[in-house]
Amino acid sequence: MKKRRVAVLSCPPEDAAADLRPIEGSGADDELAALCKAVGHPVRVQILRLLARKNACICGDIVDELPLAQSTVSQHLKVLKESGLVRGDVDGPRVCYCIEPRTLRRFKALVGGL
Amino acid sequence: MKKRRVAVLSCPPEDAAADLRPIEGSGADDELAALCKAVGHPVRVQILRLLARKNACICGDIVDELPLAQSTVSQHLKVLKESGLVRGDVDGPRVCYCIEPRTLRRFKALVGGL
DNA sequence: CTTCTTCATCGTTGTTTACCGATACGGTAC
DNA sequence: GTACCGTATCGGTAAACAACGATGAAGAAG
Repeated sequence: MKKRRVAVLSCPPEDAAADLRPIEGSGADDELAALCKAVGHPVRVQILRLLARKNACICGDIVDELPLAQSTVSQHLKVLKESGLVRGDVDGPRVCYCIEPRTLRRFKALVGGL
Repeated sequence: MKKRRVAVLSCPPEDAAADLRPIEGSGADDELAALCKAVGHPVRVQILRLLARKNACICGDIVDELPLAQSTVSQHLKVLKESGLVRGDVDGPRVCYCIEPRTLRRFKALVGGL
């Protein structure tokens, strides 16, 4: 039983649009592979969907939604963060995660290019 | 120096169109994760691109294109085959690999749904 | 200050992956 | 039949991954 403040934070409005990066040649293979690898785990897909649903971002409420230890969820979030698909903004003691639309768009473009 | 017959085989015309499978709910998470996992390796992305370029399918010419042992390439092909993204049709002594458009479409749809 | 909360990080364990060489298997050719 | 070609599979090794509990660090609250 824990009372939990609802996270009302919205994500910073996104810095810029510019991301249609250089090519889609050889380096793009690695890029696509890395992104796919990050998404290549059911829990991480679930997290992404969670973050997308609450169009704003949530914090460790994610932990409550999943049947996993807090440390495990933290690890998955780290993977997603390192892939660039997710950003974590510190809000006092808690952290507000949200999807990084630029990277997600890039990901879709790369997959679409297959 | 090996003479290599060019593989002139084209892939069987695809059995049906019907694949817009049921939902995109919880089971879709696993499906997407599995597909991403299969694509989540640079070599496998490269293989997919190879198969896409030669719009028809090639055989173990793939091995020649990659700096990897034949057994390693075979493994990667197995992963892709098991994911459903690629099909391998036996042609006498050799095997003709090609992309399975249905699964690829499904993959794109799932990613697009993010 | 101390305490509590939220999250990240560390250390461990068991499982999976990626790669290789060697071997086995199924066809074709001889 | 034997020999050869193209692939798949087996066995092994080293690295990466997924999960956990325990510990640690940064803020808020008392």
